[in-house]
Amino acid sequence: MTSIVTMTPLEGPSSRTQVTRKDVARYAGVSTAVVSYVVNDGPKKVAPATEAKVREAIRLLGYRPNAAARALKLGSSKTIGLIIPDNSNPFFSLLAHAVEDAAAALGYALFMTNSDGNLAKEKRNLRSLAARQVDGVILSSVLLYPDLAELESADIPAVLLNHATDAAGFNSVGVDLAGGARIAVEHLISHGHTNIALAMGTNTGNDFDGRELGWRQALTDAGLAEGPIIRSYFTRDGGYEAGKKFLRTVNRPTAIFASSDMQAIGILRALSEGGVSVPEDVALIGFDGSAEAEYSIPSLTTVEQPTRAMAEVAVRALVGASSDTEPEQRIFPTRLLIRRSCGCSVSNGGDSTAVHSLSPLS
Amino acid sequence: MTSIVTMTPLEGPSSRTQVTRKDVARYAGVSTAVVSYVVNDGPKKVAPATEAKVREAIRLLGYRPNAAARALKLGSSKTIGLIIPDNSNPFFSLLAHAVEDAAAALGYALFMTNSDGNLAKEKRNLRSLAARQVDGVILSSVLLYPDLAELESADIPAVLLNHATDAAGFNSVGVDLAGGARIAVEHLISHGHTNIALAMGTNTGNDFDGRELGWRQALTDAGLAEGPIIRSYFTRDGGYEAGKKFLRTVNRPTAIFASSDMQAIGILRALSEGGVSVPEDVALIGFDGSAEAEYSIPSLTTVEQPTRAMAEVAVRALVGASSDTEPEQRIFPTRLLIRRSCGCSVSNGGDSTAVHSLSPLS
DNA sequence: GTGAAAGCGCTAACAT
DNA sequence: ATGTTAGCGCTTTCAC
Repeated sequence: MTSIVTMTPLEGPSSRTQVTRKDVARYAGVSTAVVSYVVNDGPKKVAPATEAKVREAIRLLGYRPNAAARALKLGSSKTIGLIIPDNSNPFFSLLAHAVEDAAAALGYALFMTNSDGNLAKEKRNLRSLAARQVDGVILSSVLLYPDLAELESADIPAVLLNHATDAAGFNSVGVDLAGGARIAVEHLISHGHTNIALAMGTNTGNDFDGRELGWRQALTDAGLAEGPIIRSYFTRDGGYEAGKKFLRTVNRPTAIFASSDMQAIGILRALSEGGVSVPEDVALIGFDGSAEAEYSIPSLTTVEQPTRAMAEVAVRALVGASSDTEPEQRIFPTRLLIRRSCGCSVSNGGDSTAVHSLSPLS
Repeated sequence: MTSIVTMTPLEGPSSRTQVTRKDVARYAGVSTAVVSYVVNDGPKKVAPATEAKVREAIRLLGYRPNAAARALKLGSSKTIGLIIPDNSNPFFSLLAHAVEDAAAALGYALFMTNSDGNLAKEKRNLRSLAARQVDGVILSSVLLYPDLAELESADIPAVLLNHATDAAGFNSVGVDLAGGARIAVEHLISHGHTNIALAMGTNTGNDFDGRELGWRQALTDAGLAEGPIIRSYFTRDGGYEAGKKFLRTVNRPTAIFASSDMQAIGILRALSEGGVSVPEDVALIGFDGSAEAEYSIPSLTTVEQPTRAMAEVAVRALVGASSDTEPEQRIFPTRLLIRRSCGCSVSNGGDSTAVHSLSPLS
């Protein structure tokens, strides 16, 4: 894309002359209360003629309500905070976009913060958001099992995103990691593979991940031995390293299930450099369903997460009408997006997305 | 990545019992002013013993200052807004991350909003941010020549990002589009290409883009005829369409300069499907310097934008110390990241990033 | 249908 | 060094 930055001549944030409710009231010849009634469409009715006068005054004066004052009075800022590890990561940027949409639909603005895989920064972000009087926080912790104590001490409604814990006393919505891994591995098995590796991402907290369980279950259920587990970061670079390690494996598997699409992309490069073709020599399935996976060569078969749906449920659980229901754990199913990297032949070179099956609940 | 969402038992935003400055004051046996002095480290000095008492009270009571009240009093929310077309686009998600970092470093929180290529939504976002008393807005408009009138009527300090206009009376910081295109095309020419196509993205506003100029200039300066221009969206899909059109070109060029990395990724797929190899049959250079371009196969030579530097300058221009300087136009140079797709042989398969040259100012 | 006024939590003069 | 207090702009109860 492009780039240029332009700025208004600065006058300092506070020197902009605020038009207040009072100015409008005076101009329209009414009281400040009436202006409020008009602006908020309540709680009292206003005569049509009066309302017209007020609206005209608002327009003429360029009045805009002061959200800070409103927030102070109401104790709610109509604002929520999002804490993610890294907005440059396609999975999280998509999630952030979906959360922003869902929040905006409910009239909430979204503070975005990155914790960059850094627990201390995550805490700082949480505190900063709490201080800013957000009405709630959606936290995608760098820890698979997030620090609940910290959250509680922040004393703020929160939704944990991207975690595999059933935190006591908390609602939860998430994806069925184990189930997703299962359908991926089962699909690989249906292609005739019997030696299937797992490329597993390592979390900051180094906790156990459901994808590992699902991979193992699928193998066991099919009476197959476990292939090697290669651990590395969830990133492209991590996948690249994992791919190189894979190439050095002694009894080299013929298939790999990778725990993220980015990792799979990295593996693709390592295999390509090693002269190993996908899917002819080695089949590969990723996890996430990111847009990038659709355009790799070969296109990447992947386990899709219902990002938008999850974002919507998370936001609604935080600030929606259903606010007062009891804690609830929502686990979303995944689905397999079949493309080329698994060995299936897709109509054209990989335009994508034949749906395979819903994941069984684990 | 993973996913699960967990939520605190809701009590409604306002029912959280606010601990106020007054509670702290009473508990510590001091006045509210002293609490302020301690919290803000000024403007008055406080005796060490008193300060200790206050800090202890703050800790014990779990006091957190109310940002809304502070914002109301001070007329500044220590908050800025970002308006981008699409946070799912890697270029913008990287930009957003960089802006967030730069803002956080200065103590500002960041509202993120997406306009989704929709001008009406962009305006709505602008108004919503203005109403929220942000101290400034960084706007990456869907229009190449953004609507200055709208911005002015919003009456809020603003920085335009990602635009090619020298808006009168506004500061500007941006990338040298024409210069970037030039170094890309010149590099292609140095590989011996004489018939070089341009894959040009189309903006919402359909305005003229400096990359087209740079491409033309480089060709003209080298005494070469202009190759075909293929217009499509800046996206992967757009690139894919462009690639298919390219394959049907009569006097088919041997090189393509694409106006975005995503477009180049799409072109890569189309060419691959058409049995045309990159760089052997056709050389390709992208624009942006996104991480994704490093992992395509072949890895993508691309014109890098100094995203982080631009974000920092933008934020600082908005809210930094230099706030009161006169309007200024900042144009950043680009540099060429040489990898495989242009025909250069890079040490390993494409680990990346030999720097070529700084762009001359256009 | 409209208005007066209290008060949300905070900052910073202005007292002491 | 510490305390008192006005007031930021808004919502809403309570009067009229």
